[in-house]
Amino acid sequence: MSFFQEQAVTSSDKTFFRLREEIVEGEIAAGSKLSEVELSTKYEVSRAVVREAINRLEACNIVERKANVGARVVTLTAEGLIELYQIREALEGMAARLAAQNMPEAEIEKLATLLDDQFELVKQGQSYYQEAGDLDFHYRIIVGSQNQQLITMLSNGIYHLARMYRVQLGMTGPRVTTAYDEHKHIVRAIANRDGELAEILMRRHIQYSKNNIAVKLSKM
Amino acid sequence: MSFFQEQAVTSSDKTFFRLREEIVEGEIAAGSKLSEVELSTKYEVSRAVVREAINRLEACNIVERKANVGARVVTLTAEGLIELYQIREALEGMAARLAAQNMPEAEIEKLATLLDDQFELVKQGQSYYQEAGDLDFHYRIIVGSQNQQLITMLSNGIYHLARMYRVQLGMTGPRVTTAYDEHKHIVRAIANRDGELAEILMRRHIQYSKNNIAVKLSKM
DNA sequence: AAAACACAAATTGTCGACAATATTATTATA
DNA sequence: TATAATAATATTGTCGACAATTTGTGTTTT
Repeated sequence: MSFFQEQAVTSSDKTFFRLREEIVEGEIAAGSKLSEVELSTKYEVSRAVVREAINRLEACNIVERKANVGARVVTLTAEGLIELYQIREALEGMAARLAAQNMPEAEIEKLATLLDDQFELVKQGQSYYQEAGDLDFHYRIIVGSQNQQLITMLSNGIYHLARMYRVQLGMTGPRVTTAYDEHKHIVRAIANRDGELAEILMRRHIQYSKNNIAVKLSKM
Repeated sequence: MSFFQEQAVTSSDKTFFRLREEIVEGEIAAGSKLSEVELSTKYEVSRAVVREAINRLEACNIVERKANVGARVVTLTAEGLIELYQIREALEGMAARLAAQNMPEAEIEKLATLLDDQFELVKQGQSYYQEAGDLDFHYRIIVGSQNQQLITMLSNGIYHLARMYRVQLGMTGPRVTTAYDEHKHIVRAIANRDGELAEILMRRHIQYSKNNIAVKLSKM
């Protein structure tokens, strides 16, 4: 389901991907301890590769580690969610601004038709904003920024953490129609090469989805 | 000279800090290869700890690694600098906005008096904006945001990379007086709890310093 | 002479074992 | 009984060795 397919060449890569998935998807509970020996027997690899995988997860802010004590999966809190979305707002806002400057016409075109196609599905009763569609939208704009460091930052680290929150809070359905409209406006601003507006709209869009999640979080 | 003193508990920490410093300060050249065995003999530690240090540097975007081939220090390019400052602009702009919301009065007070003290030095002919002063200013605002993830992101990763550019381009002196004024205005906006303005001013401030560096970079 | 192949050297990736530290359990003492 | 000191256990940190992969060299072939 990932667009930016990272390919695992080394055994450490595979372990990292697998462990990350199990954490993000909630198979390994938030806040739980990660024992190196336990995981190495479970995945049938040496402790060294598990260690390396955990180190990488730490760099993603998915686990926290204390020296000589060990690593724990981060706990999901309202504060953490807000912090994360503040960062997303800043970075993806900038990405939208840069995309308005740098995204090739052809890519903008494709993004627009993608939205149109999704709109057809909405009219036919299928709910838009099925995770994947939203993801695709955001990812294309991030790539459109053509800022390599920004792309790496968002798609390696922040994205997975954000998904962890959504998954574990059971965010599947809503925000159907409004999200579509918001996407549409953002694309229009990019097509008009209006970076200022694109940034403002993207930031609002992310603020809305933050509020949407925060509401659910407060009910738990 | 670092404010946020990270304390090295493990041998791997020490190696990481030391290696990072040597790279940032230019003792190890940009673009050069990092041999694990070579470094392990140089630092008198095992390859495992060097490996771990390099992995961490990779997460900071200070080195790039290719599987089964090795790690190289990143090369400094104009594009890389611009990308980095675009990210700084987004994140520190957000930090200033949040600081306007969250920074305790006492901290704002201290920041203001700090600037006043520095201004005295400027009047006495000492050049303001000696790296450290600027750094202190930015760091206090970042901390003032009270967004823990943002603080980590900036002070662990981005800051060191930015410093690497400045050091290796020989950015010591200029931007003396204007930078002081800019700082002053930002603090006033924060004191007035005007997050909107604080963000705008901080973003401009960073844009200016980017331009300042980019000029020097273009002359090389 | 250029290209393709085979071989050798060097480097990284992975492993199991040992050392150092933290946690838990036990005993001794007030 | 509660608390402090101590021993036992478990977990992480570090190391050296081996395996896998890449890179460089030399040879063969066209």
